[in-house]
Amino acid sequence: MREKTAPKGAQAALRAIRLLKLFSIEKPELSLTEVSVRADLNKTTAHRLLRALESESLVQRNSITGRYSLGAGLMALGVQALSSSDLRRRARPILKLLARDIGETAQLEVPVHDGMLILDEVTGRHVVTATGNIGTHWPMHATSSGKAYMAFDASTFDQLPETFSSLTKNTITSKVLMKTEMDRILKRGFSESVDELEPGYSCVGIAVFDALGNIQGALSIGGPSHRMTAERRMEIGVALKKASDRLSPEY
Amino acid sequence: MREKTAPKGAQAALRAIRLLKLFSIEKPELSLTEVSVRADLNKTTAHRLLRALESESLVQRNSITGRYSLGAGLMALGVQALSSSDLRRRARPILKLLARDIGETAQLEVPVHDGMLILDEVTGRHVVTATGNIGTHWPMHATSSGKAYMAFDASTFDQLPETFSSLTKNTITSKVLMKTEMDRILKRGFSESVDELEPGYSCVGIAVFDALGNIQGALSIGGPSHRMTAERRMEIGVALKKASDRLSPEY
DNA sequence: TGTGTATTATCATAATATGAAATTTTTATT
DNA sequence: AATAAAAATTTCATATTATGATAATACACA
Repeated sequence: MREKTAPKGAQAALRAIRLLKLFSIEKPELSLTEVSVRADLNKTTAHRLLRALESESLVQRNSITGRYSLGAGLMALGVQALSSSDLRRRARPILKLLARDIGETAQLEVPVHDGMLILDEVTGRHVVTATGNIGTHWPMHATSSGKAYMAFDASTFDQLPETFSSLTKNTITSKVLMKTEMDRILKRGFSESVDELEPGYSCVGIAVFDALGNIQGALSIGGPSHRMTAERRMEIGVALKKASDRLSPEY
Repeated sequence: MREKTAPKGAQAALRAIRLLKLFSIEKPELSLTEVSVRADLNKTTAHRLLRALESESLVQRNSITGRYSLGAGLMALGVQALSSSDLRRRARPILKLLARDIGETAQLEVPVHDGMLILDEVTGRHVVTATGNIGTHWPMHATSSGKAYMAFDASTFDQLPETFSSLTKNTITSKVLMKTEMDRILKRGFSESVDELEPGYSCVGIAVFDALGNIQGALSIGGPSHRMTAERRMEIGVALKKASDRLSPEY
């Protein structure tokens, strides 16, 4: 399904996009030299592309240092993208119901490159909840949503390296073990992550499909591990299954 | 200051970016043909660029219709841009104070092309308030923030056409009249918009600068016109002046 | 004021992007 | 079902566009 097409004949456009992706939370501002080194581009080329991006406001320059950072045009495009997402629109009422019924935070996530991007979130009624995570990006192998996604999308699973980073002592760190986990998820229909992403945080996830049966993303519900007992996670799994079915366009 | 650089030698990158900007709230999904017509590009070229954008998740295809829409990668980049904005981070506490003290919605805006983009917003304490506008885009000539910005940035003013669209019967629609308005704003230090954007909505705006005196954006406070009397707007102008000074990096 | 570093401009070259045309796929109509 | 019409995709020869080595300039720091 979601092939990673690598088209020919758009080098410049691809390079420009890759420049944008160099900026991170840790490194929100980069100099021309830094950009050219990190992107492995000739300085002149990096310069030309940055200017093009700047002229379209996708990148802006610090007026004092001259360094580059992501620009207002990208913010506008990003918000545009968020608000025009059909999946997000359809999922919203379902997330609300889930959050209300279960009382924990419900999230809608989609795969972006090597991780799951939180597209939308409705916080639960408990005081202690994760919140404000829209737009954040978690590694696939340590989240319930990522595992649920991969279980139903072999090509994504295939792209995994042989070993993964360990985030807690529960994180699954080898592809071999992950394969077993995938089978378990397929059998049960939903995934779990107990202290795999962060100590003390557990969640349950389920895949979401479109009318043709293509995988679109995942729903997840998570909270402090002490509230997420095995029994509770099973209840949540059942609730998620219902939610996922309702989210499919044929319903 | 903010020149509109139009660089040579990055045609493909610029075209790709322009494709992204074709998508709107009214038209969130476009077919290849629509894209090629709207962008005035050869179908093959549009196709190639869209594929490149797709491979980087900036654009995604509806698996049923094959039509294109903005993708999850853009959402991620947009959120990244928002969260790495230094201006936004610094403005946040100030917006909060403003919203609390004045009781109306306070916004931080930056210029993007022909309009002002709402970068951040803190809603006031009144029940009837505008809300959820982050990422929206208003015409410069009809907003207090846009006018405040242009008053201090001649190049943006110069780029205005001779006449503008009329949004209400109070909208300033000619460049000549706008010039007079600019002078008034420069003299007073802040701008006002009374029923110019939308009937019944009024706001007050002020420009924001960096340590070198370069204009960065604008702050504004707005609400229903019946609460925004002339006297009240003056109070707000004074509060905005203080806020703008605090936001300048030298403080 | 000098020295090293970073940014910006120039330009010949070749590789990349282009678009016309042909082919295939999809959709609509009978 | 069969056919027509429209849309999407592929191919390919061409020249325009993007490239990067080199040079010039601006900047920071001592």
